[in-house]
Order: sequence, then C-alpha cells, then structure tokens
Amino acid sequence: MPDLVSTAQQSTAWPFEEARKLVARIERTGQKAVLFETGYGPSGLPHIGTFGEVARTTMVRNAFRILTEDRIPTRLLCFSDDMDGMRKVPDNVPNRDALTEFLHRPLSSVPDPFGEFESFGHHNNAMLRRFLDTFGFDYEFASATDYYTSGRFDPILRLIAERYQAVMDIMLPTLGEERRSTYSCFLPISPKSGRVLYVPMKQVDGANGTVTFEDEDGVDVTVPVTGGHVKLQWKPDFGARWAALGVDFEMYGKDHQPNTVVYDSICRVLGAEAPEHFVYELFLDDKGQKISKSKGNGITIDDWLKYASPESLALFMFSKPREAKKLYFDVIPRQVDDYLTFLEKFPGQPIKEQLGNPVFHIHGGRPPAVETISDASNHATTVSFAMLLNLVAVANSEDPQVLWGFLRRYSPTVSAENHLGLARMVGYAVAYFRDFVRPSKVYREPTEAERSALGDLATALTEHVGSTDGNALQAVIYEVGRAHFPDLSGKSKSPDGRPGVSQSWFSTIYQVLLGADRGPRFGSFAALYGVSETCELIRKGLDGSLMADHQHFLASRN
RNA sequence: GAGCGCGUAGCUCAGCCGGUAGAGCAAUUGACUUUUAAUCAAUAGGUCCUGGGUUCGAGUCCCAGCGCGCUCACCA
Repeated sequence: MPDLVSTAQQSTAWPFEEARKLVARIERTGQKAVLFETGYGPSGLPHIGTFGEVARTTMVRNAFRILTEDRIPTRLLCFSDDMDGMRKVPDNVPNRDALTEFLHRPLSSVPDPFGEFESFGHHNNAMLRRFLDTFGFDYEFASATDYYTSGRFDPILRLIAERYQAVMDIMLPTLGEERRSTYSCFLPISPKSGRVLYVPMKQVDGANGTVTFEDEDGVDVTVPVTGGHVKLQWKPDFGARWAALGVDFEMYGKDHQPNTVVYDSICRVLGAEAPEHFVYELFLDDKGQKISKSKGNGITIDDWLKYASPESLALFMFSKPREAKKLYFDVIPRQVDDYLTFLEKFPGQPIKEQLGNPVFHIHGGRPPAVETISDASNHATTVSFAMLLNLVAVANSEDPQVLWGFLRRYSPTVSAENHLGLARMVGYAVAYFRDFVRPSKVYREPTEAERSALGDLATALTEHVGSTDGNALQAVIYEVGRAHFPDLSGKSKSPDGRPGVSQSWFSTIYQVLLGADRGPRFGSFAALYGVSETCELIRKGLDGSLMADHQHFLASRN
C-alpha cells in the first residue's frame, strides 16, 4: 500500500506531523526501535488528562507505524511515578486519618486506604491499568518503585552521581535563591522513617555511588544511590528516565513547556538524545479555568462515559490538541454527533481526506461502519445523539423501552438486539435525561377547573385501558378538553365542525403531568406509556405526589 | 513581563496545498399535525478584530497593532 504511505507523508493531520519527526529521528540515529512514553502521577485516580495523553500518544504511534509500514517495532510505556512521596492525604479516599502518619512516604509504601492492594500506589496503578484496559490501549505498564528497587535504574543513578555537578549546574540557575541552597537532584529515602527527604546532600561520592545527608533525627547517614535507597527529584527524574530507557517520544501539557530545556539538557548530560516532544494545551472547565486534579473542577472520565462513548471522548482528544478547549458536560452531545458524521463520511472519502478524518486516528486506521436505521420507505439514516436527546425529553421517561417505542415509530424493525450502537446511545440519552433534563422540570398544582378536567380525563381513559391506539386516545383527550376548555376564537375546529380545544388544555397537561411547558402528542404518549399508567400519572398529578416526588428527586441529588 | 493559543452569522464553531464564505442551534416561512414535540422543505443573516505586506487572487501566508484566554514560585 505505497499509496497510503506517500499520502501519509504529506498529511497535515497532527499525528502524522509528529510521526514524521520520529521518522527523521530514526533515519538520523539508525535506531531499530521506537519507544513512546506517557507519565502518570499516582497520587490520585487516573483523570481525563491521563486518557488524553495515552490516546494522543497512541495516535502518533499508529501514524508512525503507517509511515514505516511496521518495519520499526514500537512500544508504549505508561510509567507510574509511584515512588513519589505522598505530600497530602487525598480528599477522595476512605480512612483518611489512618493515612496521616504515612505522609511523605513513597506512595508504594503507603497502605491502601481501600484495603484492596499492597499499597496506595499499587491501588492507583491498578486503577490506571483497569482504566487503560477498558479502552483497549496497547501499552506496557512500568512502576517507578519496581525500576528503582530492581536495580534497573542503577547505571543511570551511578552516572548522575559521577556527573553530579553537571546536573546541578543545569538545575541551580532555574531555581529561586532560597531553594538553591537546599536543592539536590537526589532525594534519599530515610532509612529510619521511610520518608522521601528534601534535604541537601552533604557529600556525593561519584566513585562509590553513595550520598551522605542528615537524616530526620539529625544523624548523618550514607546510602548507596542505587537499589531504591534514593530517588530522583522531578526534573532530573524526567531527563534520567529518558536517558535510561531510551525514550523517543513523550508529550505533555503546556504547564511543562518551560521545563523542556531542563529535561532535555539533563538527558544529554547523561549521554542520551532527548526525545521528541509535543506540547498540548490544557483543558478548561465551564468557567474557562484550567482543569486540575487538585481543584477537582471540570469533568471526569466517568462523567463523560456516563453520557457518551469512549470514541466521542477520543474525538475530543484528537481535535485541536494545541488549543485550550472547554471540557464540560455541554460539549458532549456535539462530540458524539461529530464522531458519527466523520464515521459516516469516511468510506466515501479519498485516501488523503481519510487520513485527515479523526475516525482514522481514533480507530488506528480501521474505523467501523456507521450504524443506520431505515424508515418506512426504506431510507437509511443515522440517528444523531441530538435527536435522541430530543426524543427522550419528549418521551419523558427513563425507561429505555419507551424510547424504543418512539424510535419504532420511525423505523418499525429497530431494536436493541439489531442495533447495538444505537442501544448504547439510548442508554446515554436516558442518563442525560435523568441528570440534565429531569432536574430542570417544574411541576405545578392544577387549578380547580383543571383539576376537574383532569379528573374527567382519567375517568374517560379508564374505559380504554389496554389500548395502544394513539389516535383513539388522542380523541378522548380532545373530547374532555372540548368540554372543559373550548376554543372560542373559532380558529381551530374539529373535523366535524364543532369548536376546537383551547391551547391551554394542552399546556395544563404538560405542566401538571410532565413538568414542562411543551411535550409529546399526548395520545401517542399514553399509547406508549400505557393507559393505566397514564391514569396513575394523572392521579398523582391531582393529589400532589408528582410535585412531592420531584422535590424528593431534587433533594436526593444533593 | 515571557511563552502559547484564540478573534469568522444572534450563539457554538468548521473552513485542508491561497481560488466565489460553511454547518449545527436560534430566528422566520411553509408542509404534516384539530395542540405540542418530532420530522421534512425553504428563507434570512457575515467589514472573516484592525492596519499594512506578498500575490493575478488572502478568512487562509508574512509583519505590526488591538482585544480576550491560559501557562509560567514551590510541588508533580
């Protein structure tokens, strides 16, 4: 498929642009493999930025594989810095008090507050892996604790001890006056307390590979830099890891950008070539503020996946990684529908456009076929999320079956069994209804006149229990409405010439029974919802329990 | 102050290698509806932030300016 490769070489899609840097790199160095890395700080659960990093890195990796036709093996390493000290007890874990005594210990030496894993670090690592696995990412997991204690970092640690001054010469000018006097790129683990110490080195012995420092009890201690007795300070840790593992590509957020020079310099001082970088913009919350784990603003991966597919989130990550984008609930429906549109267009596009189509990158070059439903005249169409959201609001129900009922009005044969993708979307739409539409509902009490009319309606409907004839039920509604709320303007008339029904009758039904100003054609609604259920709904509207239920619902959300 | 990004229809945004300005929503009108919602069809709506430059031709490329946003101690 040389056509694909040559087109990819010209493609302006950002994963190809990044991948071409890597192609140039291997041509320059002659290396026979390429290593992608993403970093993860396990002081909390994986967040949406973690997903973005892995997803985007995977897109570059796939682009690289296409450009090189898989002649160069690639790996993606997800590196967890679980030896980092726990600086504060996270807010969102149980047994917080029990953790306090383990402050500043490496996360892999802090007990798991959930009581499930060997340590808190192990717990969070497991969460990360479970999360990456649910998306089907191809990656290798790496634990900093494992790498340090197993001796895998020993050569680089000895090298840093030897070239200590060179590393410090890079670091010191970047630091403030105060920090400069105590800074060390080695952070010893106290043999006595087990805590990660931010203390000055009294001596660094490059020949023997040891450091001497004052322990917490005031006694000088000498430990080897190897074997996990010492870990590296953040910035040297980046550069050293790149050098030790031979990392070729790592992307990170804009907040890291000023440090790029420092990381790279340290990597070079340690005799390695710095990796290729890609700096992406940060995500903003609904108020335009940066999303961060510590602030807890913005939305989580779970939030997103409650209302939309992983693919729609992947689309969000693909689009414009260099722009600060709002990442909030209200962007979700658009991403879902854009994804469907891109998927729909893909098969008919020339290769060049396919390579720029997000679904190409989301699906590693092999996007699936889009799902369609056929209407009565056998015209195939895709069901958009926007339309489903409208439908679910009209159906006024969290019961997916009611929604399927509405869908079958358009496409009689459609079902959850023959439309798996649509079934997923129905679930998302129901969740969206529950969390965003339903809370905005306002039920009101009927007036005396309305009360009487609704009572008559319930009585009249009782004679039609079991009916699924929307038109017949609609006729009942008109009959009752005509008796209580005739339209005297003469504008609307029934087919047989009698006076029509006032608009206010329908408003009453929607406001009292559905908590909205507008709603579905009520006869059709009753047919799908069930006549006896509809009578029950009217009864609850009359005795005030719809209002009370809604109050309870609202209260239960807080 | 430095770095990065943004400025296109009422709103949210697309706009690829420079070639007659696009979508969704909102609005208006119509079809179907004895109300509504949905669906379908149509209409209207823009000094592409400003000023220069390159070019036969600039929303697009270059320079300058204006406005807005984010990041930039320590820690990761």
